[in-house]
Amino acid sequence: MNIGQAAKASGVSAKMIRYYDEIGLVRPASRTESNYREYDDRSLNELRFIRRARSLGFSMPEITQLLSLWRDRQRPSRDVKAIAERHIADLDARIAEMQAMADTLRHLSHCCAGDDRPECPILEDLTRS
Amino acid sequence: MNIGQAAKASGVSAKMIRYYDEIGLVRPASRTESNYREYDDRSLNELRFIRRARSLGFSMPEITQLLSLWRDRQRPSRDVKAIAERHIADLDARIAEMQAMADTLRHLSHCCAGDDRPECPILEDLTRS
DNA sequence: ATGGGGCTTCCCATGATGGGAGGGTCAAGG
DNA sequence: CCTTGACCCTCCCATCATGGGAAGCCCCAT
Repeated sequence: MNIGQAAKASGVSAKMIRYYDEIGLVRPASRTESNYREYDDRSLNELRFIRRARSLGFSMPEITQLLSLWRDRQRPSRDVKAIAERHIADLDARIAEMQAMADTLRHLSHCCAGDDRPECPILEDLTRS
Repeated sequence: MNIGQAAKASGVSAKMIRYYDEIGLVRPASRTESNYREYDDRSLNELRFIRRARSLGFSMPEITQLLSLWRDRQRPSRDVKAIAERHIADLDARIAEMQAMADTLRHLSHCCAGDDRPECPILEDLTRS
């Protein structure tokens, strides 16, 4: 399977597949005589794994760890769960931060007439704090 | 006022002040004979404005717009409110996305024993989807 | 006058991703 | 058999906001 077909089948762009190859996230792809990368079902599963993990917001270092646990049939599920919980905490923190921003803005926006006049509590807030 | 003092007084690092200068976000700072940037109260207010806007999650292009409205005493508050509302919608979308990630992970993590055994619903999910 | 700290510019790195140039390869159809 | 178009390869560049650091100039206090 060529990189283009692997990209289509895995949902990971060819660019990113080469990048994952370069940084050693996936096992280096075998090459044809003419230096084309070739992929099999096992590679595809790795790529899909990565895509799914990315879509859950895991960072590349976290995915590196997850992949190595995934490959290890003896892994304790404890280790996987620890990574997941850490990531959940991270997400929650970022959500809380953005929620606070949105709430503040909603309040300010609510107080702003939003018409032709120049008075604006939003700008006033940005000025003062 | 030197850049270091302006940094301390505004809460924006000297590095970032130079950067805002370079990209034209703030008016170019006047210079002393020996080419040191100098800042007055008006500059400080701009820097504080930017810092506050950043802390509410506004992007640099949005801040550019906000600054120009802020400088224009004739601005219609409608324009400011429009920017704020767009940003709120953006925040809400990102929050929803991260919330979905966190919820999925919470479910998977809840189903994972987290002990010595290798069985792990988290890895299974990453494998299948 | 000298030393330490602050200022200047310039370069580099981040993380994940895409764009594009220049050049080799493969397969299908004339 | 040759051409053509669609692949593939590597290498370089850009993003966005931020920080680190080097080399060199400047200012103030001792």
